[in-house]
Amino acid sequence: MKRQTIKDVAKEAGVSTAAISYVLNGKEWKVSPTTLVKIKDAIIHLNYIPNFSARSLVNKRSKLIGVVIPQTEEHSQLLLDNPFYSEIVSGIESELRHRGYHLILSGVNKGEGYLDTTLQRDLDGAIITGIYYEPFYEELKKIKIPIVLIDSYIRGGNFKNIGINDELGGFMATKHLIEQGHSKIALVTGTIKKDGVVEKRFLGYKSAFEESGMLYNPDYVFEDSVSYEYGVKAGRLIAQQYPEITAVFATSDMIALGVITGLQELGKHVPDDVSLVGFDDIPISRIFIPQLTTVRQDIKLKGIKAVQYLLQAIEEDATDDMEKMILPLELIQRQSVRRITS
Amino acid sequence: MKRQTIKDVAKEAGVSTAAISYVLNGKEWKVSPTTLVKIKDAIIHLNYIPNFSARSLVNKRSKLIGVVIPQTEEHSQLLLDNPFYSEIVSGIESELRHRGYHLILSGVNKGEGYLDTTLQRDLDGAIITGIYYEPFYEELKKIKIPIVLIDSYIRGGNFKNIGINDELGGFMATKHLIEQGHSKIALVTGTIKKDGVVEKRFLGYKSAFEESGMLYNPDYVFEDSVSYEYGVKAGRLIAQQYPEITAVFATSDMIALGVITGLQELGKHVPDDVSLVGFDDIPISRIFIPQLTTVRQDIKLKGIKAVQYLLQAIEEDATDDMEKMILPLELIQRQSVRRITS
DNA sequence: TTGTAGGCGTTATCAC
DNA sequence: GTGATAACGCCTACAA
Repeated sequence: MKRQTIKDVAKEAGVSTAAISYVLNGKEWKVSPTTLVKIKDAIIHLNYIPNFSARSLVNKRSKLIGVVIPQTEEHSQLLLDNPFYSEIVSGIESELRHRGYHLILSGVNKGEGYLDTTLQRDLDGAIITGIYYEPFYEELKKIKIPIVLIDSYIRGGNFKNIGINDELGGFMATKHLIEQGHSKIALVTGTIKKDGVVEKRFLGYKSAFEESGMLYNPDYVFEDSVSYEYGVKAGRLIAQQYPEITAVFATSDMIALGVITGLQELGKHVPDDVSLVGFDDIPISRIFIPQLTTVRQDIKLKGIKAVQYLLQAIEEDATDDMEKMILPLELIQRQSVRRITS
Repeated sequence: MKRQTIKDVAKEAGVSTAAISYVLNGKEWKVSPTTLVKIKDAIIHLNYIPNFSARSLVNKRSKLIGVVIPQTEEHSQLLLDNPFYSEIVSGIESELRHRGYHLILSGVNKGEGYLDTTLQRDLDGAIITGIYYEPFYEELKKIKIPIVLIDSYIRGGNFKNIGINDELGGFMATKHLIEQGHSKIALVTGTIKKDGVVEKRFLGYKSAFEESGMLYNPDYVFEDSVSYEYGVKAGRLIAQQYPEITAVFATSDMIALGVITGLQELGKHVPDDVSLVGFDDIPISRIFIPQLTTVRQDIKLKGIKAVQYLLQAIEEDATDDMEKMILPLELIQRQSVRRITS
């Protein structure tokens, strides 16, 4: 069966293509009831499916959304094995499909741009997760379509931001540890970049100390990449060189998992020897043994909200009232923290 | 800056649009060296980006590939939190981008079809992972574009299959356990469907017994869904009701992880009390404690190969010589198996 | 070698 | 209410 076009439908129904177009686009009131029926019949009968390329050519609406997630440096493969990203993509996809859009998933090569893609495909909008270098955002600002930045503190004309209160999250985690009697609390984290989420969590970490009238120890801040592997390294380091540390706050669950492993390798156990709080509440955190106490954010919801936010901007170019959408946070207590009395 | 079209370039270069089109499509020999230069300059100068919608409209090539992965029943969200799928998507995306294609990622609602999407977007091809109900494949067969089925034993006119030797995998795992002195070996697995990968692995499990002159015990086959949750259940069940079982072969790592947890909940430890072999070698298997002994397949490679296979069919509608592409398997020995002497 | 013109499937503006 | 018809951006015979 070859492709059925609007003309075929017109012929079948014995009307003009314009009429078809009307009913296809919900302007059924421009058509008499009789022809409406004929047209609908013909559409079903011929199993007509509109061609989006043609559509997007004329009215510049592709119903296509670009989704960008980070990738590995070496092989430029998507960081989908990071549960955080895979979950957020799930959320985005389900909502998008629900709303009649399709999603083009991709990474962005360092140095390359995203402008090409958006123009080539006539993207209606884009959702960006992860942190990139400055020039990337500069380029993004030149693009005229609405863009939602997830977990970024960067502002721009066509940007919409959605995220959590990272500082509060850092505060909650650290506070909890302090309340459980800990005072020598390490921070293990990805690079603390200006205006990055990590910086905010770090701020929260510090203010929890302040609030308790204590001082945080800069020596206890371990900063590198946000990855399981770095967590392992940090865990080993702590076990070897900082035996006095009784607790650590890891700014992501992936790191936390690594810390557990690193600690364990050298005979230190969580939570018996060291308590641990993570961040994100990715699915493995519930699976891992011990189960991770962590600051939970609803990642899937984040994806869904990002879509709603974006489509709102696209469909009803609304008077962008909101500054930034903030999602809730919750401390989930599981097995990785032990109360101590010194 | 408004969109630059081929006409703008033509004007800028002082030639006709046809000439532009020629050089854009690699038919530079149809154009004199002088104009070639002028055109190239103009393209760069104007920062011209071709519009794929227009292109695909005329030559029916969208440079768009559909990628389908399974989703949850309830919320119809992608099973991207299953590391197997997220990894394979990574592989697919990187190779696709490399080759100048974009990917539309989506799930398929039960009952709904995929034909619409392929027609709407003029997809050049599709890659399908996961198992679906019969009607879905029937519909797929009607689509005239090349389709790569990953890990499926279903054949069809426009289908290309890529996978592993599942039976061999099941055999390797079970054989290993037998060699380590085990004989009461349970199988924990997703539903054993006719022609599914799981059935083949089950076959391998049985033939390993046969080869050793033993009989497998049907009571030791635990079959339900391929999920962490079911693994937990099965683990509990084994710990409670089948204390004689000393080893289990789980047909996926996700299940295996669940089994460990379920066992552990009831005081049984891996590998001290029960040995365990998984399947897939997803990243967590190396992270989890104990590290999982498993049948490794290169998931990322699978995605990459799937793309190459597909594009070969698309670009050089080759005389489909290959029946099915089979990728290698390897037993990775880590910490979840203990040798016993009875 | 270069340019003109028709058409891909849709939408939208007009007259009728 | 309805139906031609001109775009949209690009490709490709076909002429020149």
